[in-house]
Amino acid sequence: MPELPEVETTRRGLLPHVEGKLIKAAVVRSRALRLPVPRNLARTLAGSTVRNIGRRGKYLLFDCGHGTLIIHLGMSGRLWLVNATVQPQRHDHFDLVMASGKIMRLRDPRRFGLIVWQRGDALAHPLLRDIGPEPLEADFDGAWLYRNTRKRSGAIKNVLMDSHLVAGIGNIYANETLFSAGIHPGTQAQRIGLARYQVLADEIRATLTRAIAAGGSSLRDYVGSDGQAGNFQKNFKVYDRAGAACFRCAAPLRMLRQGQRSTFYCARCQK
DNA sequence: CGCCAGGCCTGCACGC
DNA sequence: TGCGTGCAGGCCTGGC
Repeated sequence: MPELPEVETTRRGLLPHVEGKLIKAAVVRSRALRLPVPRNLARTLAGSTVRNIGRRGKYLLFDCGHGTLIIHLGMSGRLWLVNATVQPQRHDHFDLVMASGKIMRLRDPRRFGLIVWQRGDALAHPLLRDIGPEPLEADFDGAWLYRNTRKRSGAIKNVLMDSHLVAGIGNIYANETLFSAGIHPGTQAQRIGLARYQVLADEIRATLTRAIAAGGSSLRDYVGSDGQAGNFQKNFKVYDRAGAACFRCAAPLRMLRQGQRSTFYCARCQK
C-alpha cells in the first residue's frame, strides 16, 4: 500500500495520538524485518516522549529527543492505532504503547519494512543521508531534475524512482506523473529538456498533493479502526490499466517491463 | 503450481 | 584509479 501519499496520510493520522505523548512501553514480536530490529529497542523507547513525527521520503521519523525511531513500511507495511484490548495478529511485529493506552501497531506481512534507531541527527543516518529533495518542498523543481540528469542515460521512469534524485517516487507515481506530463517512460533522462522537466516537476507536485488530500478523506478509517484502506479511491490514470482506454485519447494503454517493474503508459499521449 | 505485487539496498560490471 | 551509472538479485508473504 504505501506510496508517499499513504505514508504522509499515516503520519498525519498518528500525530494527534503520538506527538508530545509519553511512551509507556514498546513490544517487538519479530526482529526479522529487512534490517534486524535493534535488540534493546524496547528499553531505549520506554519512558521517552515523542516530540514530533517527521517524514523523509517514505521514512517516518519519530523524534524522541535522545534519538529517532525510523520506520519504513516497505511494500506491505501499515501503521495504525488500536486500543489495548485489540489482540495482535500474525505479522503484527511491533507495538508502541503510549501512556494514554493507545497503541501504535506495525503490521508488515512481507517484512520489507524496517525499524531502526538513530541517536543524534536522524538525517545523518546512512539510509537517509543521500536521499534527494522532497518532491513537495521548494528545493525540488524542474531545474533540479534537469541539472541532475545530464549524464543519466537510463530511462526516465527508472531515473525518477531513484531516491537519490528525488525522494519517495515509487512505481505508481512514476507512471502517473509521466502520463500527466506527456513523457514516454522509455525516454533517456538526459535527452529531456528543461521545459519538459518543469512540466514534470509541476505534475509530481500536483499529483502527490491531490493524492494526500484524497488520502486524508479516508484517514479516520485507515488509522483509527482496523487499518483497512476501506473504499480508498484509486483513480489512477494509467497504473494497472493495461489494455483499457486512455482517459485523454481513448487509445488502449500499454504495459512494458522496465527494470523488474511494470510500466503503464499511452503510446499516443506520451512521447 | 508459477507468477505477480505499491520498496529499496547491495554488489557487480562497465565506461569515462 | 576512482568515480557515477545501470542492472540484477534478494529480502518475504499472500493472492490469483
